[in-house]
Amino acid sequence: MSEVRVRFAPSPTGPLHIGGVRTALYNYLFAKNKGGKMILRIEDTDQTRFVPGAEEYLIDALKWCGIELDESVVDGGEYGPYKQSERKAMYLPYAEQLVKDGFAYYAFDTSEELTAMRERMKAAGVPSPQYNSVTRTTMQNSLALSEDEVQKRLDAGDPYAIRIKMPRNEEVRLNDIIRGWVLVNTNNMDDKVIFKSDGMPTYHLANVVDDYTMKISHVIRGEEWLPSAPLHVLLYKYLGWENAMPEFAHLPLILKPDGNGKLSKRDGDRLGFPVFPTQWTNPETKETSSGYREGGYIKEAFINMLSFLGWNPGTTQEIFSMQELIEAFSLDRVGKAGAKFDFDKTRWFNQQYLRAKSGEVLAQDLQVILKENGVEADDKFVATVCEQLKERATFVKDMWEEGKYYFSAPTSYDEKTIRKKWKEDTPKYVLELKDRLAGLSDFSSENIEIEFKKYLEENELGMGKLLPAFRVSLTGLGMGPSLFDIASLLGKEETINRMEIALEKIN
RNA sequence: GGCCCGUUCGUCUAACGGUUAGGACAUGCGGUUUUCAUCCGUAAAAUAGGGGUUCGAUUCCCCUACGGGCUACCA
Repeated sequence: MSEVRVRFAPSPTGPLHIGGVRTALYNYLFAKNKGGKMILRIEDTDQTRFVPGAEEYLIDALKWCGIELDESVVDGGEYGPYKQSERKAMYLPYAEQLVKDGFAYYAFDTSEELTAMRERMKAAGVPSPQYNSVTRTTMQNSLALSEDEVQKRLDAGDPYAIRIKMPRNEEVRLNDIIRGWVLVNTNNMDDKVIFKSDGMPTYHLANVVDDYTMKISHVIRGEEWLPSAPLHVLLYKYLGWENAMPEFAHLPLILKPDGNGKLSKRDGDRLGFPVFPTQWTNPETKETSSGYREGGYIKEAFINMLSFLGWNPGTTQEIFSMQELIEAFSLDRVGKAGAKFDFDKTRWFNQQYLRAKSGEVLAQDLQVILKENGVEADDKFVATVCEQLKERATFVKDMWEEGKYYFSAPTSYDEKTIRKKWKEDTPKYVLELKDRLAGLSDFSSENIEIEFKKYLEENELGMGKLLPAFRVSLTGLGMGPSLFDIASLLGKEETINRMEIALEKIN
C-alpha cells in the first residue's frame, strides 16, 4: 500500500469548534498509526466569508492540542501551497478540461435569474428546485444556448460559472470506510457549480483537485459531506483520476447535549461549557467565547475526552495518552451514530489527569493563579498544597478557590460549623491544645496527630468534639484535607497564631 | 417535501448469530474518613416498534416510527 497522507481542511471562517478538532484529531491519529503524513490545508475559496485571525487561531489551537502537522501553511511541504487562494491558478484548467470533455458547461445565469427559476418551480409545486438535466434546458448556459451565442458571451467577458453536467439516471457508488457502500442515483443530484464567476473554484472542485495533486490517500471528514461525496466520486472519474481516488471515511457528528441537532458554535456558552479549544474573540463584535485552554482544562484530558466521542478501543481502558491513542486508533472502531456531548464526562477526564500530575507540576499552574491574585508563595510550599488538594479538585483553579487558607489566615469562620461544633467549653480546649502544640519540637503531621490524640484521651474527648473546632480555627471552614497535614505545612508559629486569632474572634 | 445516514441503560459505549446484554459518566443507597472530596461496595437503568431469515437474533433483510445531515456561484 502506498503512503498514507491525510488532510484536515478547514475554512478560516471563524474559530474551530470541538467537532472540527475531533476531525483533525482522528485524521492525525489515523495518519500516525499508519506511519503517514498529516497535512493542513486552508480552504479559503469563499472570499466573502473570510474572517481575520481565524487561520492563526486554527493553527494555534491545533498546536495546543498536540496535533502536529507534517505539511501546512506554516512549515510548507513539497505539495504546496497549502492555501487554496494561493493555488487559484490551478483550478480553471481542470474545469475547462471538464467542459471540453463534455462533463461540464458554462452557465451565464445571474443570481436573479436563478431565484426566478426557483420561484417558478416552487409555484409549479416542486419543493426543492434544482439546476439539473431538466431545468438547465431553460437557462442561460452553453448547453441551451447556440454555440455562436456562447462564444459571443465569452468574448464579451460576460461573467460565467462552470457547472457539472449531471448525467441522467446513473448509479454512483462509493465505499465509505465507516458506512460501507453508499448508493446514489444521479437523478437526485444537481448540476453543482464547480467554478464560480469570481474566478475561484467551489469546495467540490478545489477539494478533488487538491486531494489528487497532494496525493491524499484517505479523506476523513464530517458526515455533513456525505451527500456531496458522490459528486466528488464523479469528479475523480471525469478527470480521469479514478484509480488515484482516496478512500473516504465520513465521521458521525457531535450533537448537542440537550435537545436536537448538531453541536453549534452558539451552544457552548449557552449551556455552560466551552465549544472551542481555545478562547476566541470575534474581531467584529468583540464578543468572546470561552475555550478549554483558558477554562483551565488539561489538554491531554481534553484530547482524551474528544477521542472517545465516537471512537472506543474495545477494551475498558479509558485513559489514553496521545501516544497510546495513536497506537490504539482504528477507523474500524469509529461508530456510525452521532454522539451527544457529555460535559460531566469531560470534567471527569480532567479530574483523572489532574490527579495523575505531581504536586510540583501542578504548582507551576497554581503559581500563575496565585500571582494573579497577588499571592507570593514558595514553590515547594505550593507543591505540597497541590499534593494535599489535588484529590478533591477537578481544575487547578479549584485548588485556589478551596485552599485560600493555605496562603492567608481566615478572615471569617464558617457559621454552620461554629453553630454545631463551637460550644461553651470549646475555647478552653482550643487554648489548652494550643499550648500543647506550642511545646512540640517536631511539628510533623504525624507528631501533631499523636499529640492531639493524647490530649483527647487525657480529657476523655472524641475526635468530633475538638477536631472541627481546630479545623475552623486554622482554615475557617468545616471541611478540607487532613488537618494535621495542613497544620504541619503551615508550621508551628502560624498554627499557634491562627488559633489565638480564632479564640479572639469567634466568641 | 426530496435524497442520504443513523437508532443498545439518562449520556458515551461493549457484545461483529448462542452472554444472567458488559464497562464508564451521572444518579440512589451503604462502608471508610474529624469533615468534604477521594476510595471501596452496592442498586436502579437499555437492544425504538412490527414483520421476516434462522434451531437460535442486539447482531442479517424488509416496513414503520424517531433522530441527524444535505438540499447556495458556503464550506
